[in-house]
Amino acid sequence: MKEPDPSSPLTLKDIARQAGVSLATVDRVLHNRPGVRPDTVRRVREAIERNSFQPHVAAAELARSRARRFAFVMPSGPNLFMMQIQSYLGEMAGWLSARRLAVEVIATDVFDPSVLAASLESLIGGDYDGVAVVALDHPSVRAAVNDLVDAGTKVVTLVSDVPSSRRNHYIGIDNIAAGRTAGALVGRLVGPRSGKVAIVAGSQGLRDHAERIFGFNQVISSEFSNLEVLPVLEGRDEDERSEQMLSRLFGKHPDIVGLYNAGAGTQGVAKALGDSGCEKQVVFVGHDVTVLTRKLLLQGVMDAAISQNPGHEARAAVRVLLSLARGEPILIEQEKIRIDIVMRDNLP
Amino acid sequence: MKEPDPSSPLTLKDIARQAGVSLATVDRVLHNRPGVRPDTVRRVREAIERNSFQPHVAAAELARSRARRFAFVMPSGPNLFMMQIQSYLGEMAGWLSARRLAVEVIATDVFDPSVLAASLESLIGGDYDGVAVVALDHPSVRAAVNDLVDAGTKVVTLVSDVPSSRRNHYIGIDNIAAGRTAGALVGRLVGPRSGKVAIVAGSQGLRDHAERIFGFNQVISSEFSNLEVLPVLEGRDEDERSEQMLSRLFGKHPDIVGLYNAGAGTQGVAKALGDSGCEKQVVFVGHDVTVLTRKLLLQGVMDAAISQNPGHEARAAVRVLLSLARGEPILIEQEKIRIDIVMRDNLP
DNA sequence: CTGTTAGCGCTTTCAA
DNA sequence: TTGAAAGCGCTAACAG
Repeated sequence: MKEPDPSSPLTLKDIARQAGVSLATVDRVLHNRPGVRPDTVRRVREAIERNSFQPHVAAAELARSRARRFAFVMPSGPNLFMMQIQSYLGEMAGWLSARRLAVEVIATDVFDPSVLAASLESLIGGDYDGVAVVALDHPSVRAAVNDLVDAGTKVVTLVSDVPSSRRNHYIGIDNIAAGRTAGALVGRLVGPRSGKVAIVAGSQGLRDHAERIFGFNQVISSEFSNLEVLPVLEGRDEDERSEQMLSRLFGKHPDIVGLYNAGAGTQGVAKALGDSGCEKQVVFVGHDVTVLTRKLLLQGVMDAAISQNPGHEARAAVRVLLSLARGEPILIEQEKIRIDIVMRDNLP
Repeated sequence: MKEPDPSSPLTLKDIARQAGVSLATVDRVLHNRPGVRPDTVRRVREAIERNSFQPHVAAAELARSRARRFAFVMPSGPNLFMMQIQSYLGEMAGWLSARRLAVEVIATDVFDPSVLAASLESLIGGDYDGVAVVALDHPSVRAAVNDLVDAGTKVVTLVSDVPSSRRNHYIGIDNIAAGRTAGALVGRLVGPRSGKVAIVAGSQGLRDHAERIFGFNQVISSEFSNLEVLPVLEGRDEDERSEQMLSRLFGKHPDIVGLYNAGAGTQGVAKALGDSGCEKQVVFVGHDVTVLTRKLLLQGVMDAAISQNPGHEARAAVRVLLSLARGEPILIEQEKIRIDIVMRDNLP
């Protein structure tokens, strides 16, 4: 068995010597560059295999000596979760500059497909090595993503995906599974009581929200026959609107026992819940750990938050873009974003 | 404000020129090496500050050109969780050798303090740059850890800590909080019913198990007065023993509604639960996601698993050892291990 | 198709 | 106390 020689002080030169060729040729083979006779390729490959040779990344990086530029296209609104991602990007400043990496955050109205698409198109030729984008699943956005990819820019979608595009990677959670998790929590925590469940979302037009609700309903309807799901309220992620709609709903249905907030606007949702006077009887599950949801969890108003680690997402996006740009393999396991269940006692 | 110049193509040479000194002097200042006049130090420091200069890690790494050796001291038994950590270390092979890093796994009886201590002592002078150890909190182990640290080796404790030692870092969860989380889950999922709760642990002598149980009791006794905690069963993480003890307990107490397994031996615990015939009425919470607990979660036998991501722990341990060895700052946020709540729908 | 060679930005002797 | 210079292992021109 070929053991990856632990103390491998092997270098390109050693491989070159073993294969009876020059440094440059080994380099060509290593990077699948053209202009090498098939037979030579084979000899070099063999030498590489035989020694399970791994080129020294630091040396490669240094020799390439190219600064990389990445753009992060993010929503311009005051979304707490998105601001957390940006803040974690900020914390990486030192790490980034020690690697000669620059990331620029570009704020855009990601909820308007044409604006977002235009924003992306404008990056073409902007000399970016990679772009991370909180995407909206819409044909024009998909086209813009594909154009970027065709222009040679690496693209990762962040938090919200455009699966039909040719983006190189998606950094975010499986939102259907997240919705299912929320559903299971509401169902289990409500217990044997029967009653109605209210759902608030930003908009069902947003792919992630729609998927969460889909997963939620799936679980409730198949496993918790004691619960009846009420029609989704679309609060547009706005506090006031969410509050008004939900208050009205509480007025109409005194037998609400569960509440699922699939989007933002948590402030308003919590307000409506508080005003309804059934804070303690209603199981309330929402998304993301922010200063607000943290407080609600500690107060016992909120029972659980489904969350995706914003710091992890920020770092994973950068690392993946970097690996893609360098043509290095990605540690999928490391870059996978988990669905976290956060309750009072395991608040991060 | 000093903005970290994004396109910073600044090098040591630039700083040297600005400060009116040579490369070597800047390097000395950068690494706090002696032999530089205080005044010169100041000038250089200023130039560095002024440009918020960050040395290029790849260049530094290459120039240093030193292979690093790390040792992972892990339990020799057939513990699924520990095997997962080792397997993730294995997956990093390519990543490691591309950075000229070697990690060796050393299996030891970590449950015997003297054996573990001896094992650690034997690493002194073994030319290791860093050691990760699944530690047992015992005076002789503490001494061994301190000896290693004194010998210049960086030490991180993994999964199980020795807080009183001078280990450089702990990679693992807060076990009290983990126990609290388990308690809250059991309490919430049991609902309004009253009854008894059984606890199984490997040994209360193990710090992590003891802490989990402490946290668990804390929550149950203060918030779930409908539940009565039974004396802890010590199953030594062995399937058979755990099964026997638990079966006996089920026989004695027909009103058990909750079950918390703070350690391993899950196979036996599940068996006893199944045989008792109250699989469906008893809320069962345990630790770690393994092939076994995954199956139990899917079957609905287990309701939740409190878990610490073994892949993350493996990678974090390596990264932290590396940063410590290089004297680079650690991204604490990135290396912090979270307490994951895993239920059927958010299984990783 | 293949080889030679000049760096990349830092570290580390060795002199001064 | 300081500086000059020789690499570290790889990449990318440029020659052949």
